[in-house]
Amino acid sequence: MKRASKPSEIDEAQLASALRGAHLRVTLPRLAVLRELWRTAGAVSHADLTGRLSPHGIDRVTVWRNLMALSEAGLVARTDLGDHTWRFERADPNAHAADAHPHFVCVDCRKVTCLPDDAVFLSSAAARGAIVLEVQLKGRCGACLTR
Amino acid sequence: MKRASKPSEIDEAQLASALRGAHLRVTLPRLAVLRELWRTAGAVSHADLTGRLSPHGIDRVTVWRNLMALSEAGLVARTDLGDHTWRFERADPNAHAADAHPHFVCVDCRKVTCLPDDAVFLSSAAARGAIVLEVQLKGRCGACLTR
DNA sequence: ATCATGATGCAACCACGTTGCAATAGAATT
DNA sequence: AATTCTATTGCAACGTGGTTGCATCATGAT
Repeated sequence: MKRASKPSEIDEAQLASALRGAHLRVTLPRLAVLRELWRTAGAVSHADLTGRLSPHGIDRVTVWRNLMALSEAGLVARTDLGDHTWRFERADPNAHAADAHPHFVCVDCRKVTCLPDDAVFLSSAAARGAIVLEVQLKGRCGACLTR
Repeated sequence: MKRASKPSEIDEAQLASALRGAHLRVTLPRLAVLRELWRTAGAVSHADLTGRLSPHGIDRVTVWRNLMALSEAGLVARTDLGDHTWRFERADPNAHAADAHPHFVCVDCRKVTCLPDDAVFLSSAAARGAIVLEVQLKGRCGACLTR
């Protein structure tokens, strides 16, 4: 029976199997990107990640393509807040697909919170022959208001 | 004495006085930008506006600077939807809170349409101690669905 | 009519994102 | 272990949205 001794090893194994589970090859740059997102708290921009990984010889295009691959695979979440750059972060495992329920994005702390379905009502006028895939509210959250 | 005969001239006068009221010089490019925003229904991107005005010899930088000047002056509203480009539109004079009407963004054609305020209702649960600045719906518009 | 200053056009630049392609390296197969 | 197929990488080059510096022009005040 195999036992992991150092926490970092568990990490690596988990990351690799997560990749394999998504039918993605386990490569050094891809692991690096995933690892970096895994140990980072908030959402990270492409430029930020490139800054951290290019010293290790990883190209910015590679970083970008991996970010896309990982987000398409559902391993990382790609969010667009108000600053015109994509931010990436570890996808919440118990995350529902970007389904019906609305999201609230705080423009200050960039936190994304999920709202219950009944938080937003769409009148029939909202979707004139269109289908609504996502509802997003932007604003300032309670925590940031009292800070 | 000069009298305005055609409705378009009346328009021009209104636009010009709006500019003067904002302590902005009335110039040909600035009037053109304002006029274009005034007669356009939805929110327009800088690229879009440039496409319309550069045939008239107006530079894209000038368009941009005027968009900034006008939005700083409060004459036009600058909104950021999910597509990493600023959209500008006529600022509603009788605007409730910072021009908060909802937008619909088609994920296929990227077109942005403005929705009436009553298209979306936020239940009190939506904003638990938060303030909502912007509401945006993403989806597939009717035109793209039937295509 | 003059003139100070705001506005314009042009060129050049930056950041973010994207694409094409030859070289490389996973991993499946023998 | 060697072979083979193909996903992935690195590089270079490009595209778009946005920005800046600067010489020139024209609005609006005098």
